[in-house]
Amino acid sequence: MKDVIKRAHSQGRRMTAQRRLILKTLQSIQGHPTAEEVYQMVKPNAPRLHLSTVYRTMRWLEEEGLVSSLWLEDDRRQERFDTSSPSGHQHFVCSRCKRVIEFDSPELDRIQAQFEQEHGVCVESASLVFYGLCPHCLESGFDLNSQHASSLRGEAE
Amino acid sequence: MKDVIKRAHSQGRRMTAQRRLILKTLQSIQGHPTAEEVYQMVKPNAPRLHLSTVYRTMRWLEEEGLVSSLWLEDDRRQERFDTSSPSGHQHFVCSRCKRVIEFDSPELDRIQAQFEQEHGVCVESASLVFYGLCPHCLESGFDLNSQHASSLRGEAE
DNA sequence: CTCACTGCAAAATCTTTGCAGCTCA
DNA sequence: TGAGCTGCAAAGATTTTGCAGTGAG
Repeated sequence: MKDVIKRAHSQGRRMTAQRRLILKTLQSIQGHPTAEEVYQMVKPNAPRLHLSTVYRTMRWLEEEGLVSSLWLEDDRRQERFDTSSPSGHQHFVCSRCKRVIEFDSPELDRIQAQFEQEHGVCVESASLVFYGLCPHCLESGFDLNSQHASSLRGEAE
Repeated sequence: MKDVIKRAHSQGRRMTAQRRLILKTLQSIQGHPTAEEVYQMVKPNAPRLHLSTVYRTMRWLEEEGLVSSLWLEDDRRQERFDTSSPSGHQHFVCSRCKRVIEFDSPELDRIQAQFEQEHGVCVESASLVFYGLCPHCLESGFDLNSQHASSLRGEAE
């Protein structure tokens, strides 16, 4: 936090009450909130806070590399913010309960390297998202579609 | 096309001039157009066509599995439609010229399988997108870190 | 004291929806 | 003929922007 303030100052930025509150809230939670969700969480402590201030703060934190933007196809029109380690991890989204599981995949680097070599491109960043059912929703017998239902019961767990 | 009409009829759907034109246009192109782009392509042949009709038609084709929706972070707020083989291929987007390269990755299945086993989930679909520079933009000396580098040097696109 | 920031409203974008009339089957 | 479709306009949803006033440094 001290660090953030220092860096802000060195850029001619100011640490306001709103920003401090948003930062503190982000640090205290897990998950991938939307701007609206951040707004709702901070609002009780700052009744006059406006959603646009949340957006502006998130954009600032994005520039600082403290959060990153995340677009999950499940709610395609909504931006989410990833507040955990800056980059390099991928996501799984449960189609039923919307829970997000983060994971790392060293093999992804190999896919990327191979693709770069094969196509003569330079890859700057990668986004991998899996969609499916989380263990809990699997257990409660939720069927995404009939095809998979049978294969689930046999194998996993 | 005959097939599409047949299936439409069996669902109580009708093959209108607009839908036929949109279908024909989609079949004649490559790439990942937005609804607006499809609209612009079809409009010369159907002056009264409305954008909402394009959207409705794309939704129908999506249900039919003939096109799929695609969200690339480069223009995060815009839906694109993938008209090639229904699913199973991944995308690379050039950050400069926005060109999209499609590719397949058998290794992705392994990542997926491993993730499923490790976390006890069932993955239904996967979306992998690489962002970077395509061969052409690499050659023209475009530097991601200084967006206007080439234009300042007076280089052609 | 200044200039970055905030709250607010309004705009901008992209997509969906309600409805009256049209048209395919 | 009538249900499904179209064009249009209007609404929705999310994010950004302009501006006047506020407050951090």
